[in-house]
Amino acid sequence: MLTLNTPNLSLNAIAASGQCFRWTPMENGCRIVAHGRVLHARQVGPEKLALDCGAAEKALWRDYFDLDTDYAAIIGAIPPEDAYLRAAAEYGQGIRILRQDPWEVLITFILSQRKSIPAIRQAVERLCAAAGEEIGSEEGMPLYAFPSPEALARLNDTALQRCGLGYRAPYVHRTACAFAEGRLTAAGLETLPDDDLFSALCGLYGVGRKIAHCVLLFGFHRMNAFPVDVWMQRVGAAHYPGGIPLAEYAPWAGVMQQYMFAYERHLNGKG
DNA sequence: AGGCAGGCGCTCC
DNA sequence: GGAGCGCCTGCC
Repeated sequence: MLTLNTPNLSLNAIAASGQCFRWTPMENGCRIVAHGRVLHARQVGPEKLALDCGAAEKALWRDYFDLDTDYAAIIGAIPPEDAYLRAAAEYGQGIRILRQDPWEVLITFILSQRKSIPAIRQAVERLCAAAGEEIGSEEGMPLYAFPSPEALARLNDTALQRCGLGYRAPYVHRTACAFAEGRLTAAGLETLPDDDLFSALCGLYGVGRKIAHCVLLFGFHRMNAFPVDVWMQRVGAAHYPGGIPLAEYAPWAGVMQQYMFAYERHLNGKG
């Protein structure tokens, strides 16, 4: 058992944030599958998290939860006159931008397009069961790691269709092959500055602006990336007649997006 | 029961 | 460079 000091962290807020799809709220905390491991986390105080792992994994999970970033300071940087964003941040202050595996984020967001969050979860779990390594079990049900590029590239179209990918199957397949054959690597992409990384991602079959921005933010922790989806379009139309002032949010626009996304969905009855 | 969802590729202009 | 359209599937 390991205890971490965790300011501005809400398990439920992150689980509902739409940046990760393998967090499962349990009666007492959350089950998290990430980085090839299964972790159970529960809040044991306003700013404390208990994890069912040993001290050897402390650095790994501190990094995953992004605990070296000061989110209170980010919230403090919100323009004072921006009333909507201040309210959104008040609501969403427990959200952090996780440091997830870029490969997993890329594939997950490719298959997410035009799917609701429950549908995305289901497809990801099926993909993991079809090609991921078994890494544990819970109540007799096996749990699987996210598949490697090689394992995913081996799935044929029929197998991908059984995971519910539909027309996204070739998108996932082509990117998996690019990684499996070494034409593309997370380490290589990581070296690129934001603009070049965005362009490189947009060059992938099935990746457009929205998905590319999600991968920048959630996969490569580029905190200024601002994914514009239908929710952000609604926010802009309702609260920012001159457009959402992204320049004022630099270099944390992505964090602001997460606050707005959570708040707007909340106001519309989706959490 | 049927519209809609956390878009993208393609094909026109 | 922008508008229109088809697309798989599960959810509400």
